[in-house]
Amino acid sequence: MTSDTTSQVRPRPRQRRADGERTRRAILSRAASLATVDGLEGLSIGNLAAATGISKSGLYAHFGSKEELQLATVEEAERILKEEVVQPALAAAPGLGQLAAACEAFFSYVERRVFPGGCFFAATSLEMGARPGPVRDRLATVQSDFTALLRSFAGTAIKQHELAAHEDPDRLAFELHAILLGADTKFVLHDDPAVMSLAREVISHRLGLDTIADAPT
Amino acid sequence: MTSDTTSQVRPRPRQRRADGERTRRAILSRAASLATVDGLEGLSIGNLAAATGISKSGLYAHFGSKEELQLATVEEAERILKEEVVQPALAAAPGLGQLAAACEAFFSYVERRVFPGGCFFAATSLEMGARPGPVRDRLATVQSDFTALLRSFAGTAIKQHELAAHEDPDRLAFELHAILLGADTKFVLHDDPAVMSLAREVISHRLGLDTIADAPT
DNA sequence: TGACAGTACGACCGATCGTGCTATGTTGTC
DNA sequence: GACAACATAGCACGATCGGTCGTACTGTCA
Repeated sequence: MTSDTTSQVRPRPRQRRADGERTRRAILSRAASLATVDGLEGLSIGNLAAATGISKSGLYAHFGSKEELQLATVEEAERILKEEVVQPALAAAPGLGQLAAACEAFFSYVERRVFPGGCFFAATSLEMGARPGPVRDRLATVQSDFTALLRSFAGTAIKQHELAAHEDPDRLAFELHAILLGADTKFVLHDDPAVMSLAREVISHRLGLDTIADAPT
Repeated sequence: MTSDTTSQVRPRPRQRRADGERTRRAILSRAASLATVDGLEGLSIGNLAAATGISKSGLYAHFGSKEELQLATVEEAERILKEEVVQPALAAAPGLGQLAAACEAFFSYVERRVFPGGCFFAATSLEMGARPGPVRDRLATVQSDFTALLRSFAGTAIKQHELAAHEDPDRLAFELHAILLGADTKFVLHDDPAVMSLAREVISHRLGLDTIADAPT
């Protein structure tokens, strides 16, 4: 409230150098992985510095506070989620194909341990759920966006008669999202790969992808 | 490895006094609530001491280490879950009635904010998922037991022809559990009560409880 | 009524937490 | 080649972490 007299704001007076950008990326990559194990709150500056081989004060040159670091970490995780799950889904056939592709991409992303603690957002969302602030808001937005994406896929699928007309895109999106979450939870908690095939069955069945095999008529 | 020579172990040489039992319960009650906000790892001895008005060393008279405190907290949360969800479910009509009652009891337990951060086990399971140890094992067991309960309800419901014969109890239990988890996640992350009615719809539909209204014939 | 185990306290420990300040490279630009 | 901006390290701070003392009070039971 004190500045902004010129109104010609400079929201990014910060200009990164090439080497700085590289280390920043390296830090965030580590941070995102660590956060799925220790949590966003448990992610400590000292740990992260040791894990990256950078001094604590070196870290602080990139992120002015822990909250900024958390926010940047969430954004990095968001980038990875889009790359791993959203893009493969968008590349599939519009409608039902996209729904199936999104689920399959998510399962693969969990199975391949892109993050050691399973899905980043599953792991951190519940942790921050009761901790109001910009970090929680960002996590909530990511989750909303993902659900909205599923909903839009579902809407298209219904419009294309790939799904029954009485289906509710809202409800279906919620169901699918819940299945993905449930699979991730069981997978990381029990270290059980079998849960993934169960989850895939559920998705297949729910989307009617198995009717060809089941009902030859 | 050093002891256990007598093999006649005494796992509980500890004998509690009446007043000690009371404070112990008070501590664990607070601890379980705090853990759904700060996480089991973020639950600090100092915080808990301040929240209960007991000195840190006073706490240590009850729990020899942080891990012991975490384990006791999980057990307290388990007791509450059984009281709030399992018992109402068991009291319902065997089979489909129990399935529906379990889900409804869970929704109510989340909505009433029995724990400030939603379901205790949803909040802590993902946090400890990547942290091997007795605490994680206990959480995994609780979750397995709950799923097994749902599975047994489903099995009974099928046997009683309340559910189609082609239903797989395993799959249905997984689905329902996922829906409960998804509802809790969305509820705490968005502070949105509407998600509960959506989740109830999904459950009703999945269990075929709405067919009476939908299909009058 | 003692004696003893359980309960609770305040002080304190080394370690680590998040966060500043300062100094010294390092890089890109004119 | 100078110079400003960025990058990183070193160091230190107050606070808090989990944990351990020694000590005093108090139910419980022989």
